[in-house]
Amino acid sequence: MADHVYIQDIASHVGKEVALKGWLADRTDKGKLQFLKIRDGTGFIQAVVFQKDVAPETFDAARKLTQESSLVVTGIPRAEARAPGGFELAVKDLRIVQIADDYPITPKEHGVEFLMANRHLWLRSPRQHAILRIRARIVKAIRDWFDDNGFLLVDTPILTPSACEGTTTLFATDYFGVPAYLAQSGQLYNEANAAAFGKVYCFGPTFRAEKSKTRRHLTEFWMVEPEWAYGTLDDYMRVGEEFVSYIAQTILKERAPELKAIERDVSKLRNVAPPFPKISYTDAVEILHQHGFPEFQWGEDFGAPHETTISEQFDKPVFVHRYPTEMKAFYMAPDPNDPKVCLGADLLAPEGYGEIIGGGERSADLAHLERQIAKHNLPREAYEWYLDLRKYGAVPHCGFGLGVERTVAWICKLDHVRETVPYPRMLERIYP
RNA sequence: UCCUCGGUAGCUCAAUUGGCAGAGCGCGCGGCUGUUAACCGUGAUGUUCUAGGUUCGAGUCCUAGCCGAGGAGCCA
Repeated sequence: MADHVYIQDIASHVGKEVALKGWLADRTDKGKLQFLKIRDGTGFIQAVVFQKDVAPETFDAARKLTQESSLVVTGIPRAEARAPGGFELAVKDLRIVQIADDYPITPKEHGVEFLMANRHLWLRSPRQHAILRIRARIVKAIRDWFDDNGFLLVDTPILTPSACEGTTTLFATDYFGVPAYLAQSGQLYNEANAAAFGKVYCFGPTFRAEKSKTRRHLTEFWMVEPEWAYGTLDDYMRVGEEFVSYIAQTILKERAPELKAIERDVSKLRNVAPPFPKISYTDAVEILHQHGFPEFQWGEDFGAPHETTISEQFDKPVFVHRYPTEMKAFYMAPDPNDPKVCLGADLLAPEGYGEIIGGGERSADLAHLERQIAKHNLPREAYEWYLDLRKYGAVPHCGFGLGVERTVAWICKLDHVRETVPYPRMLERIYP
């Protein structure tokens, strides 16, 4: 029996008989000649079956194959300019593992509703392969960057006793008779971990039960959140621009075939290098006044069209800092020079992708936090441990959160985050 | 939660003023030694989202509901 090889390694086996184990993506019957498009999870390759070169039962077996039938083929790989990918397999033998029923996803067009209902099968398509390979590489780039820059991975809990920020709706579960909630952020625990380890990050799924129905929202999404002691707003923006640039440059370098497969124009990604422009919220409001939103009032939050307009003024991601204190989370540190604004910043991605990072400097002032907790009507007893951090060695510190799905959507230039994760969880969709 | 649009064959869609339910793809059968979403011939395929209503007659009009898409708000 020939050695089993994967399609991604086929170039190093030219001229030697090998076995491929996979599925039939497509078949073209030319009479005495059949083309089989085979996939095995690592790639796609064309196999060619000539009637005169194989046993009659082998040729008949090839004719019986339906789309997505599983099979093992043996043959000899060769360079072939006419084949997609430059290589093809000259088939010598073929074994059917299973004949697939009528496969619902054809090589023609399909609508979103149909594809989402068949997400478990849609994942077999080349475009979904490219996107999810890019996602996996982005996740690795995220881990590599923090691991190589002195941050320690310290996991934060997913089941939590109360809201982190008290602003968004949480998914409730029954925790042995008491309510527990799926975490919407690891941030508060990160602050405790930063006081213990200096520089930390957490990385995992987070959950928001909001009834958001847009191309930028999932109810379950992945977020990486670094936090470090003695960090300031300016430190955060410097780390953020280095980190995001590393992700973009790594994908450009290591996932070029996938970017090409999804027809991503990479010229705009090449610009993503430090330093990023940094403007204040007040500057951003001025931009809005000059570009189609003359009515925008200082103190309002930005909506999607506002973020798009601001980001369109720049050719790389842009930090918007010093938002009005009123509209940000209770733990944000006020700017000592102007307490109306706080030391927080969001990073807006180019090309209309909106906010991919939110973060800033946290307040180290116990009295201020106690007032803020009261003002936001948060249950004080749930935050006692958090307030302890301001009693036992409080230091200035900062951190941020980066949304993985929005980052993947931007890097891939997708029009919806639902394709950036294998099984998206959205309003009114939890199947499959 | 609000606004807008949609639901017809397995899929993507068409169906004139309310008047016989259609096409392409896919699938079956036949043909073809270089196909790239092949091509040529041929055949089968329907609870028109659901429940009521108007009408001689409803895919089409009315009422209610269900499901989906796009956007808003909120956020990463």
